[in-house]
Amino acid sequence: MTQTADSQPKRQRLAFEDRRRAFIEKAIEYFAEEGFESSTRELARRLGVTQPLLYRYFPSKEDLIAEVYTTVYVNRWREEWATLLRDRSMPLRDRLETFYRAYTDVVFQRDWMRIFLFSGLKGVDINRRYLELVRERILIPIVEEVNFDAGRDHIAASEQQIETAWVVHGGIFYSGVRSVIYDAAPIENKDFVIRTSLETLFAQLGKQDGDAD
Amino acid sequence: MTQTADSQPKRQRLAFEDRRRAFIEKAIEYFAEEGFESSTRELARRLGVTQPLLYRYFPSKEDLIAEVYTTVYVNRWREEWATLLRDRSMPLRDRLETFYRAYTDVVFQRDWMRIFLFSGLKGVDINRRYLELVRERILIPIVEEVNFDAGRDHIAASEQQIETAWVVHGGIFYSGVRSVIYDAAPIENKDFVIRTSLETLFAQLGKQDGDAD
DNA sequence: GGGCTTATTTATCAAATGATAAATAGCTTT
DNA sequence: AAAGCTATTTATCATTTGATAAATAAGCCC
Repeated sequence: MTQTADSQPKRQRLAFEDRRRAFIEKAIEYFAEEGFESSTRELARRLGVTQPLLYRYFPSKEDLIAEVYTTVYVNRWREEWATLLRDRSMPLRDRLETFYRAYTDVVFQRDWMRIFLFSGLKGVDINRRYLELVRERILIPIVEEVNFDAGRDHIAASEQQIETAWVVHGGIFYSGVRSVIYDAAPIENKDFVIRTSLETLFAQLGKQDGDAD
Repeated sequence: MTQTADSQPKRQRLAFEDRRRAFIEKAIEYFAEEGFESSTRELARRLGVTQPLLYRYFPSKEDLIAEVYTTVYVNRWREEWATLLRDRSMPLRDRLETFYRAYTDVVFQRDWMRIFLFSGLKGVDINRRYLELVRERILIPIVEEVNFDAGRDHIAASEQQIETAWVVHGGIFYSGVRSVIYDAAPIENKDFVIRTSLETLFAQLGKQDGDAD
């Protein structure tokens, strides 16, 4: 028995898809902590494999990073968010509160937030596309539902209303940044933040007209 | 005349302090764009000097980065902001609007914002200290002045009120992130964002008590 | 159990990077 | 105009890094 207690067998062979997934998952964890400039060698070391193995699964480091993006942004996006926001069988206030609880459960995660900030600074346009998704699938629906709820003639969201929704949304988001990135806000404040932010949203949108066009 | 048209004299000697400042200024610009992992060689190239020269002015790259931090965070912080917020000869609403215009003029700069985000992700505690500065010199004064203005018994800011101020502040800040980092919001929205955010602040703080203790 | 497929490792490269030591030259002083 | 100080460059190192090619071995199939 030359095998020491905590060492694995020299080689553990994984099925192609399993190894590939393992690389991506560990890359999310590692890059989220250390940034995308970190080395592929250290990443491999954390998986207990050698660095060249990576290149049997991804043509280049950039390709791995691209996989990280889609795994984090695309896979964690819940399509039901959009439908929930439109579900008029539920009171609007409840809908919005339920949505923001669910949304922040996903987004107020250290790895998600750090990957998001890192990739944004890298200038990849995936962030811009993500913000567009937020606009189209979250903010515009919210504004429209508020307009509908207020019994307005024009349901369509005006740019001003969308901007207002952005500011409220940003306030919630940034409270996540403070607690998750800077450890500078207790995460228990989440519900309080969501509630007061939604009050604000209703109050502000109440003063602003929808788009008459 | 061996000198070509656009080339400088082979060596341009600068006074110690001038060269040092030039390094820091260019480092702010360069690191803001490319991140702190970028090379000292490229930085030197952009200044038209060689890379080892850097090490006559800074013991290490980390020391240069530290200078970048203090130059950006400390030097651009205006001490008069705190006094402006306390200046009761001016109507509170005007004070807050004036302050946020001045503050965002400084902070909604591409280099400031990117340096802030980069350094935050690096985990240096300078960001935490900056957030504390915002809390102590901006948010608490604002909440206290609002309490005073409302004729309240207890002027002192409660934690809940401070959290509310954070959310509003974060909404404004994040609108800067969207326009400056993601080019995803017209910067002209600034005044609108400030005005509606301040309305929100007054409305929300109006509902919340100060600290009775 | 022998053979085949392919996951994994070993060996290696070339380029980039932070940093140091010694040589050079611009500017001031006298 | 010579001397001297020091800002700047040249030369160089040791590491680190992304990537490739060839050798090895784990596990499935017949």
